[in-house]
Amino acid sequence: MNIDQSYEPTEVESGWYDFWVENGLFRADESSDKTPYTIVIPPPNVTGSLHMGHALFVTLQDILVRWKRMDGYEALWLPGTDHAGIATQVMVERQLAEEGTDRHELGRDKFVERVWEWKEEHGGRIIDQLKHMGASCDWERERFTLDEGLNRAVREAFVRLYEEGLIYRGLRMVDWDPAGQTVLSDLEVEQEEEMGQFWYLRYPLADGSGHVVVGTTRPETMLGDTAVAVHPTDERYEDMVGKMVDLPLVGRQIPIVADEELPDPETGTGAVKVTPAHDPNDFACGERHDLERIQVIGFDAEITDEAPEEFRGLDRYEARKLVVQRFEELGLLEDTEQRPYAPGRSQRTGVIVEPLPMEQWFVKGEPLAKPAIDAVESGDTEIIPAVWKKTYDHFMYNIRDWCISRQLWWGHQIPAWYCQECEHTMVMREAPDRCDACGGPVKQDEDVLDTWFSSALWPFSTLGWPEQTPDLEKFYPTQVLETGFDILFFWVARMMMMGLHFMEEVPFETVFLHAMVRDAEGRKMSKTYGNVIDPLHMIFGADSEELDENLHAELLRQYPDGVEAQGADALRFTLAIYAAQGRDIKLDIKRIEGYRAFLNKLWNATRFALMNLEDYEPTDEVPRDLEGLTTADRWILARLDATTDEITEALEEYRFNDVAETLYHFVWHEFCDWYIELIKETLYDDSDANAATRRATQTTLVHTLETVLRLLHPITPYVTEEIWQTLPKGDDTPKSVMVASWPETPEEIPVEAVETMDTILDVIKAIRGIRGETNVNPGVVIDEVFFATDDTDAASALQQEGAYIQRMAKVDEISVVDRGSLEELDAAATAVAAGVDIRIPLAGLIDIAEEKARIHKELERVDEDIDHVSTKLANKGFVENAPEDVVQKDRDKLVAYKEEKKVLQKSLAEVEALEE
RNA sequence: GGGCGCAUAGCUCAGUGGGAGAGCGGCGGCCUUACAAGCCGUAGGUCACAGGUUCAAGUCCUGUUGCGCCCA
Repeated sequence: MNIDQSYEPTEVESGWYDFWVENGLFRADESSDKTPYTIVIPPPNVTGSLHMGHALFVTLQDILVRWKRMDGYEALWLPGTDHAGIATQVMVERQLAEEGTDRHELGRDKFVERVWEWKEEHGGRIIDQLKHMGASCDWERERFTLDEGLNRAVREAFVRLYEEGLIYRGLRMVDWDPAGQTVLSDLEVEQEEEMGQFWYLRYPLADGSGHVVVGTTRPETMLGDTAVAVHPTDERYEDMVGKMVDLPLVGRQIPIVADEELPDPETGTGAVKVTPAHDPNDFACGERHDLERIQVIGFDAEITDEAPEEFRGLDRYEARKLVVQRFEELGLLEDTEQRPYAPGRSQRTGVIVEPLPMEQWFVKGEPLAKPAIDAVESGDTEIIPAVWKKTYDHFMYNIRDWCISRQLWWGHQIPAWYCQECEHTMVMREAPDRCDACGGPVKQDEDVLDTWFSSALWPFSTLGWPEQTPDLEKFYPTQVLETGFDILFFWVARMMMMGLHFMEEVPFETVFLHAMVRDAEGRKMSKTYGNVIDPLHMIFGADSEELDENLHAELLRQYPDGVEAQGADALRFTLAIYAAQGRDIKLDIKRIEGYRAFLNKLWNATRFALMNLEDYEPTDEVPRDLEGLTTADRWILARLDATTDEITEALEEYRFNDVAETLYHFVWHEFCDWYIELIKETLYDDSDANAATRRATQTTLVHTLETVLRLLHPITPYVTEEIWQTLPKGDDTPKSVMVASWPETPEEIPVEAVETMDTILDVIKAIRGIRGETNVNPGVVIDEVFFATDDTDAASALQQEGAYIQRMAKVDEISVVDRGSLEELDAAATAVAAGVDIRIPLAGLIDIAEEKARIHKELERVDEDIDHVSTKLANKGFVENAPEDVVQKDRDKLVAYKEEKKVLQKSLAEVEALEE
């Protein structure tokens, strides 16, 4: 077996996905005896295309699922998409507009048909993209929030909640999106502070005794004012309460009322206009004082016929101008000022919402929130990172009723029918023929449900609910819900409520919330900044023509000629290593390139291994029990076991960054930098005398590499599969690394070889340090190096494993001598490492000036060390209070430092003498 | 207004009360037959600021400043 000279991600990633699918490796078996491990995907919008947020969740969820699958669980990752009401409908409406028509002309049925067509044609895109990321989803179980089964679940849930009194229809102030032509839930309205104009309007008192001044950011709403409110304790207005004012422009007389809540004496004039039909607070005030609601702004955001004629039909902003102009003309505009305000905007269309009183369907919050609060409190569901529990609690304790109806055609139509003859309303699972009260004809509610209503049922509706299916039995509750914190309220909280209500069990045991992916400067990725990084560009590369000058402006600046393919594996590794809990991800393409280099490193380590395994017969023997193991072998095996433990622990705690970091360090800096270099001599010696040793080393090499591939597989599935398939293996091996078992480790990991190698490696590093700093050419072999140490373990390490030092530090001969003989040596370069004094005779080899400078630097450092430790030890409090082992450690250190200083001083004197 | 988070090397970030770490970038040297996407070496820090607790604080507590997010 052999592999190409360098790692080409695009090539490596081309075939394996089909291989996995064709072999049914992603499929979960509902009838297996294995413990289930289930994750439902956060269904991406069917209109969407893959962005970094998706890439992140795919990476993290796939890591968990692939790991658990290897670890012997029946792992199910259930995929699907979300019908995304407004977003999808808008897409098709845009299409219709281009064709010169609109949905009303087309009619509801035809329109919905068109949306389905659109979905069939374009909706698969995001799914294909998830596959490119390597997602090991069970595609046979793929669901869509608007498919038939889910529709059944939605109807069932709606009817039950209605029957239980948890869904009701009522007149409430809702947020109307004039562009989307639908109501929104309060969560879909975003407030951001911006600079706005504030107007002070003068309303004359009807009795002519003066006037009252009210402030407003929305003067046009004065057309619908039905009162002025002041605070009962506000002395300025004491005499005015109960009087009437003449509402300018309109001519209506409206009362001045005393209200506890609405006016704040501290702000503005203390008097406020009350427009019950156009502001939620005013609406409440109106209810308290039984005020009339006059709706002067319609659903099209234009002024209605309720207003004076000259304003009718004007857009709300044109009306605003005209109102202000008229006030000015009448001398009633008291003042204007600039001040920050926070208008509510539709998350979807960006248009400022218009609060309007409307009949809508609502889900009661409080009764459903209570169990959801308790479930997190009791630990039935754990939120990670834990900081989010507070946010969750805050939302749940202050929950408001959820407006679930939407004036759209794309979605689950509300299963409510109204009698056309009597007032009767019927909420039913199946469409009734006629009114069950009077027998009259019925008509279904025109509206559809908020998309999130169907998403709230996702963890059980996708498993077959309301049917008691084997899937539901096996895979509910799910183990982990992994998603972004930005949909904690929208989705996670609602799944908790619905899951507990309908299944009487939490929908997931753990909620893991990942961070937001931002650009390298920490800004949100958006068209505005032109800093969007498309995962697919990272995976497949993109030439400059494929990049959009708006979206990818920043990328083009950095890479004018386009970006090279980095591969899904490198992208996944990058996202994993960035995914430290509680911190946003500031994605830098340089990092992705760096991890592609890492995978190339692994690739080449494999090449090296394969080159030296040509005569190797696979064995089932456990390498750590083999005869003939070298110290390097025993060292890497111990390090491998320790690394495996660290990785498993980190996975259990969702520390994805530590998982990736640990692997990176082990593979590159232990396995490649040291182990492979250490074993070259053994591998290159194919004499009979060396056969057993060589074979043991080959086995260790293969075992270590193969184990690394298993550990790395959940993060980088493609490259690990490609490499794994090339390794020599016995007959009983599984067909894919993705179904190989998760590495296990012995109870106790032997440390002896690790201690020996630590000494050896430290000494090698010290000699290399001297070489590097004193200009000894890397090609030059040093004749002889002397060691002296009081540490018997170190001494025996040097005696037995000195060959490693000779080869790795390029030294011809080494001698371990006693300290006395060391001092008798001629002038030599000196270092102390791992308790070993190291002397390299200068002998025309070493640049004397450089060595002198180096020793000075070393002396400075050791002086600082001595200073630091002796200060500590001189502190009575420390010696008396600190644990004995901590104190003893410092005492030992001080002795070592003093010894080191002595050695260095002597060496310096010699070098200086030599100079003269 | 209420709540939460963050501040550590030039950059991006780890860090468990016991002498500050990594990757990238920088600098010097190497075409050493797995890898120049590489190898060897090396410089670089007032852990935002001010107090406090402790024998000991990047780490725990309080406050300040700056940045970000959520809710109202």
